[in-house]
Amino acid sequence: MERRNTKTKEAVLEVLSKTGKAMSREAIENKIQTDINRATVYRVLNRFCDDGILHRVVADNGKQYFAICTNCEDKAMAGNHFHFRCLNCETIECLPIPVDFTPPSGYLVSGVNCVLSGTCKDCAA
Amino acid sequence: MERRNTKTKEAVLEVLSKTGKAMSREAIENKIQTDINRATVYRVLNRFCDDGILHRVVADNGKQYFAICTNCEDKAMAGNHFHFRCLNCETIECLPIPVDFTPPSGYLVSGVNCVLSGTCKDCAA
DNA sequence: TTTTTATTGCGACTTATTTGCAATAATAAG
DNA sequence: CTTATTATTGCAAATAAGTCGCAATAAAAA
Ligand SMILES: [Mn+2]
Ligand SMILES: [Mn+2]
Ligand SMILES: [Zn+2]
Ligand SMILES: [Zn+2]
Repeated sequence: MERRNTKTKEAVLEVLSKTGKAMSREAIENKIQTDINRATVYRVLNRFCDDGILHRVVADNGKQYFAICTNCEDKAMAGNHFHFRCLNCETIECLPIPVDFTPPSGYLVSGVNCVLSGTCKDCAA
Repeated sequence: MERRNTKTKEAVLEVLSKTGKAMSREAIENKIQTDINRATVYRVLNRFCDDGILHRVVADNGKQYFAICTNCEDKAMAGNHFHFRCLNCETIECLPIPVDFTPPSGYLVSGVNCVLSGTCKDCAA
């Protein structure tokens, strides 16, 4: 199932590239001029995640956020990293802090989802 | 607003005490013989969380899980700890592994929600 | 036994995400 | 350039988790 280039995909990727942060479907949609269907945006995001172009974060509000994986190449970001959700400005950022742990013997870890929440630098000032 | 003792509260606490794991509203309800209303169970759980009797974990499936705070007293469990969600048996346990990190300067962390997922010891065997 | 009001049940509601299906359009083929 | 193939989209409906208002119920105190 080869992928095709579409305006929607380009738009979504551009928004996520520019912000550098993790965004919700709604936030992404709002940043795009043209109207794109909700279901379509989700499908595009899910496909990007499948293809390893984006990574998904589930915050403690139960919502999904998507972030581009460019920063993930950084040594500090490699593998899994913490995320920070500002309860004030409602943004989520990828922190350059690796998640470090040693799973109990016998356990097989395939996924990591770590989200800190509080007040971000900007909002704290 | 003083709290009152009710069968529902007792039943919920007993189920959570016995399992020792973190459970979803649904799982808790299924373990209780008598039928209790969904909204009521959520209200009871939320109250327990407010009162510091339970703690809430939001897994990467977006669902909330509740665990009794007895183990939380353990030195290893004090403060925040990792949680593990088995994708096979769909259970969530509190791991005796503290979440360790140093937030970027300027950031104020008020909440921690860390969930590892994969295959648990029992299911891996 | 009566009073006070925390707690419950019920039904409706909200919000996030997914899914079926027919229409549309990107890309390959001729 | 035209046609064929099928990935992608839009729309509406469906799921699913969790919340809320309100009247009825039942702890706990008087
Ligand atoms: Mn990230
Ligand atoms: Mn726990
Ligand atoms: Zn902020
Ligand atoms: Zn398991």
